[in-house]
Amino acid sequence: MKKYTIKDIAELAGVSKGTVDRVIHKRGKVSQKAFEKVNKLLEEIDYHPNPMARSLKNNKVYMICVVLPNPEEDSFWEPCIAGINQAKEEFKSFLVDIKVLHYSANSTESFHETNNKVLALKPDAVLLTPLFSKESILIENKYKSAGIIVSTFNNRIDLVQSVSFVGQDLYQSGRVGAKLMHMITPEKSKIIICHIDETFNNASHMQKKEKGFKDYFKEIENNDYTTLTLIVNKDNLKTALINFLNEHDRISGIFVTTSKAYNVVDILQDSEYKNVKVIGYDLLSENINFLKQNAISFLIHQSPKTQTHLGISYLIEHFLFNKEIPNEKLLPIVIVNAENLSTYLEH
Amino acid sequence: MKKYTIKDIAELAGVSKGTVDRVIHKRGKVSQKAFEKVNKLLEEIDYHPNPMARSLKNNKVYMICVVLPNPEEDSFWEPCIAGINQAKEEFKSFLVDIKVLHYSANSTESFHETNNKVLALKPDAVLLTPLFSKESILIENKYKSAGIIVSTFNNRIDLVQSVSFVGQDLYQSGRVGAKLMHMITPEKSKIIICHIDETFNNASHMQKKEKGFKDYFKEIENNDYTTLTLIVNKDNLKTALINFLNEHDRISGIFVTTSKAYNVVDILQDSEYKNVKVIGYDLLSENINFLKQNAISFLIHQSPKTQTHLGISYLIEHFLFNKEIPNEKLLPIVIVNAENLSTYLEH
DNA sequence: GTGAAAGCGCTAACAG
DNA sequence: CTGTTAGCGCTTTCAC
Repeated sequence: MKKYTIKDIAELAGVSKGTVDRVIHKRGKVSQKAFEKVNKLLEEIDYHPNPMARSLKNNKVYMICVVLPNPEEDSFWEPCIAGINQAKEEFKSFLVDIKVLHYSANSTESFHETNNKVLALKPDAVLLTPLFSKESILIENKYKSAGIIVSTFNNRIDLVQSVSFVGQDLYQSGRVGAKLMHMITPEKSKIIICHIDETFNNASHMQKKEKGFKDYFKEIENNDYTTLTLIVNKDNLKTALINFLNEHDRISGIFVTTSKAYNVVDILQDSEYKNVKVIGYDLLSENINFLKQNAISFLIHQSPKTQTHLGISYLIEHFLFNKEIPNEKLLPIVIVNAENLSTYLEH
Repeated sequence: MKKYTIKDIAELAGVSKGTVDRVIHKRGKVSQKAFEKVNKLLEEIDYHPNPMARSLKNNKVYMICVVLPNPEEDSFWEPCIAGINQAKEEFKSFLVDIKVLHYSANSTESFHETNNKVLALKPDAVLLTPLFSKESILIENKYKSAGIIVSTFNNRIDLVQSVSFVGQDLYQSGRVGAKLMHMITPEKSKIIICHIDETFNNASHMQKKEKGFKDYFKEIENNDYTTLTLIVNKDNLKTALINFLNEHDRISGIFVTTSKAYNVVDILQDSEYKNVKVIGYDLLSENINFLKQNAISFLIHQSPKTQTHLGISYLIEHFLFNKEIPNEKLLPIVIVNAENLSTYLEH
């Protein structure tokens, strides 16, 4: 299990370390003969440079900016901060500087502004949630031409292939919700797919989840379920939902495609529809309370903490150890009930 | 965001790098005065040595042995190999040598033998599944007195506190199974907790799961479920199970505490009890098939791949970057159904 | 007690 | 085109 060094190879090839280095990095200025000789050796030995030595040389402080919606406006984003802090802690001995910047989730202007701030900081990489697709493509190009690496998490810029992404397969997560709903609701009943849409940014999110949910039910044999779609905003939720429930009989479940399942439960509990099953997304404290009380049957966890932690780790390990940044990392679709909840909160 | 080096500190304190080093590592031979001066600076600056530089010096090849039951005997262990290979790949550029050794899960002798082989190899650390508790304590002491770091995964040596562990909270996983069962079976029905015990090594495993399962049902209000325990070995499973089902009416679900849920389903499918719900453990290919066919409702995933990968990573990062090895890492209790299955297989 | 110096593996600058 | 050299931050050895 001998590890070969550049020096070993130089000796074996009868050349100097400098020449070997030039071959490794294809810097040219090497004779055909020497090039071939060294290259052959490198392959035989399956040489990998020592990443420690390499980055020791390179005593640069890498700056990574994380751009995400303000967690004070929507607590869904809070765990992201925890993920960032975990990464900070993990890499505290290394030369990395992680900065966090927020924008307002319902203002494209604020999105622009924040990203311009980031551009001014000239970081080495930026990890962002591209909530607004058009604006994101614009800003992505600006970053690229400034030589800044762009990674995304949670939301994907659908049109741009080249940008790395950490997040969840939303279509599939809709299917997971459907499967769970199928197991806990009676046959011949109706299910509401409820989009609580405050800001209209989540449109594509919600559509993918709905598609997955509906496709699941379409595919089951002898399907006697009916799925109904309800699009509301938070303000008229109560009237709209109650009306909807009154208008349709045999409604046994509601699948909430955003993290606002607790809003739905709040309303159900004051009504005659207490027994309608609810499945929603995300471990917000309000949702957790209802999960523990069995007012929410399941939550699908999008692992926001893991998303940021992983996104940052990929970038840092790229800088420090020359690792490749995966193009797409789809996280598991996590099913949470009242009993396995705690095992996701501690981590 | 300046990173201070040993040289900076030496200059600031008006001493040499050597003295600073002696203070950092408490090697003594430093005057009271110099010691205090340097120490004060170190604290003010919150100095952390550059782990790259440190381990660059230390050009030692670390050897880690992984000891686990033979995956050819029980395919539950197969993913562990994948986890090991992932770690190998990840750290291929570093100076680590990972060796894998198997033992036979139903022979304490083979366990001893394998561990003696490992002792002879004089590794820096060993990651093992302590299937047999008495023998494990013995061997753990041998390793310790040989100065070999011991970590465990999947099974825990209950009596030894000092050994690090990566795995699952089995009591809680029993509760998770119970909660799921509760949601998919009708009231006033009976549930079988089925231990399929070939080798009697899993006794403590199974007991913890059973305890969790039963406790859950005890705690629910107006409990009208009955839980029944069935202990069988694989050979008499068929007769025992069918007899049991015939003797008791209203059985609606079976919770299988080992990875052999597929054995139960095989039997149910040839019987009049096709509609009995089954919940089991582990993503064996046989279980996966039945999960996809809805013959198994849920599987609880113990993440064997993650267990080994994490266990090895902790050890390597300890050696390379001086990170602390967590005393206990309890992995999430993963609920798997036919729809989120794929998101756990790829990872 | 202390400082100076060599060297870990790699890169980059500089002579030749 | 090629070899030599200095130096990244830290540890270790050796002389004073």
